[in-house]
Amino acid sequence: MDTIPAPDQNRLLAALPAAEFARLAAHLEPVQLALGAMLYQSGGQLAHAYFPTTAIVSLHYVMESGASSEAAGVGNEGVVGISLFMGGNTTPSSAVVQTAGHAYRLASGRLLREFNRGGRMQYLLLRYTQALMTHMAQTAACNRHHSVEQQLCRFLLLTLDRLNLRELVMTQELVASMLGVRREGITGAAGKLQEAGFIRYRRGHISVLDRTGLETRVCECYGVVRKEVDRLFSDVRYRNAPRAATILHPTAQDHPRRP
Amino acid sequence: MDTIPAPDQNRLLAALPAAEFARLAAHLEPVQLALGAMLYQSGGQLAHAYFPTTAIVSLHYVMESGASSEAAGVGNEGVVGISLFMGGNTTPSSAVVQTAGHAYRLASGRLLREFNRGGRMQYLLLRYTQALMTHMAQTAACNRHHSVEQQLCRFLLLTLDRLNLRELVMTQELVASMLGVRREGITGAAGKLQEAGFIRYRRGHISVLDRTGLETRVCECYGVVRKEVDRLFSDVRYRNAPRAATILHPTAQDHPRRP
DNA sequence: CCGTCTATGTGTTCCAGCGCACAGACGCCT
DNA sequence: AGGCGTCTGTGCGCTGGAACACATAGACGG
Repeated sequence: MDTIPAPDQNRLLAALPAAEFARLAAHLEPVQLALGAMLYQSGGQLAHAYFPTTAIVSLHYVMESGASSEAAGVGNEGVVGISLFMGGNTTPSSAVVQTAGHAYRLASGRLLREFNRGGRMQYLLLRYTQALMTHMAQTAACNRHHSVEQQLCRFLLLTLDRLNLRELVMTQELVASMLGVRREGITGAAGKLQEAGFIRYRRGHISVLDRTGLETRVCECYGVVRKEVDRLFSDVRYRNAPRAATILHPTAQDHPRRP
Repeated sequence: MDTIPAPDQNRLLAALPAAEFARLAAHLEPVQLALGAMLYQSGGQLAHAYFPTTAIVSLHYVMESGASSEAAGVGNEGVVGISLFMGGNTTPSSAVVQTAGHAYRLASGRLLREFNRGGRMQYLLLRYTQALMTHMAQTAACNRHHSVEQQLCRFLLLTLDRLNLRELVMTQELVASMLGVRREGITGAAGKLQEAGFIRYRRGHISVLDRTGLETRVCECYGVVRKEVDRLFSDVRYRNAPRAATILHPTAQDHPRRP
């Protein structure tokens, strides 16, 4: 954990042609994101965009009542701060670090300038935004129609896809706030998954023992989001052969629940 | 209802500078959208974008189970078919006409070309997409945390804002499918609102008698979405003075629930 | 090695919303 | 006018998840 992951660990950055990447490379500033840190506050101004490599950031909506839920997560497949180039450089969501790790940040002006050049970066950012919208919309529907257990599975699988680790570091409390449910609800759902032998829980650490098991319990929403991200990167060529660890996942090739 | 509303009734089109509008005007094709018509099917290709004037279109997500819910609605403040310029010209949502009326459609190629010119149209479309995302995310959170009654109020108010009519034409069944709840749930919530004297229901027609009454019951989500749309248009100049009926609303100036 | 803090496991009560079933009622069509 | 189909109002029982209240047990710092 001491070495800083290369920018290529972020799939968007990795997908840039050499010329475009070269323009930005000098201005990409590695930052370490601590669990729970807030990158943006609702309504705040955006000074930087963040390209996560090993961190995961959650776009969070907080209600007046204090209740909150995640609209979408951003990992190494994306960028935090799309409002920068979408116009009106404030965001109504807040961005909270859900999994500690590394990211590269880029001053808002630089990103905006690159975006306005209209090259590959613009294409990728727009395409990514599109995928993010799908993610949000699917989350909305999932909130409405699916059980806490299903949502927990979705959450775990999506996190796994981005981290490629077997063990996640997060408390039930945190997961609950992401999914917008009570902590006890997570305890219950996690208990069932543990009974089934799919995961093992210990005080802030979740070990996934049986990924395919989770896939049998998850709702379709996972597949939809997954597919959309795959589609995003389906036609890109990477400057360097991407690291297998970051790009390939055992079940990533297609919708995992179709036999 | 026989006359076709002018393109200016769509606020995006109205906000275009004369030169840009002129380029498109000849290609804007007025279409009548019938209640329940499906403009896009999930996964389908997009041949046209639609700029509603008096119609309202709902972006709908349908789950495998058949359950569905609206991610966001599009009225005269927006455009249906953002996937066209966001890349990957298919959409994972389906677009269903929620309120019958008129719209102008534009062949996908034309829109894309105009978008890529990078002028005002590009700015507006991106800005609008941003507002739409906020709408979706807020809907997601609202689904999770607020009661059916509150959501019904939100839905009614948002629809009113776009239509500027006192009477809406829609069955409880339809509303239920939009909000992703049971029809009986709507019956109950609508009953309460009727008791309070805010609305009157009769077989497919909802008359809003007391708009401010609804505003006392609605959750904050309405205000957030509302504000974001206002922000979208806050810095535009209209080619022609916009029709008061379309642009001004009694409570539109700020968050309606702040005293 | 101990104390304390924080995360997790449980249990109980309560309610909103779901599913289902059916009755009335309004509007439309012939 | 009469008949019919669709919309709407209601009444169940059921269940998932919320709110609240504790008991316990890892983890971590001294």
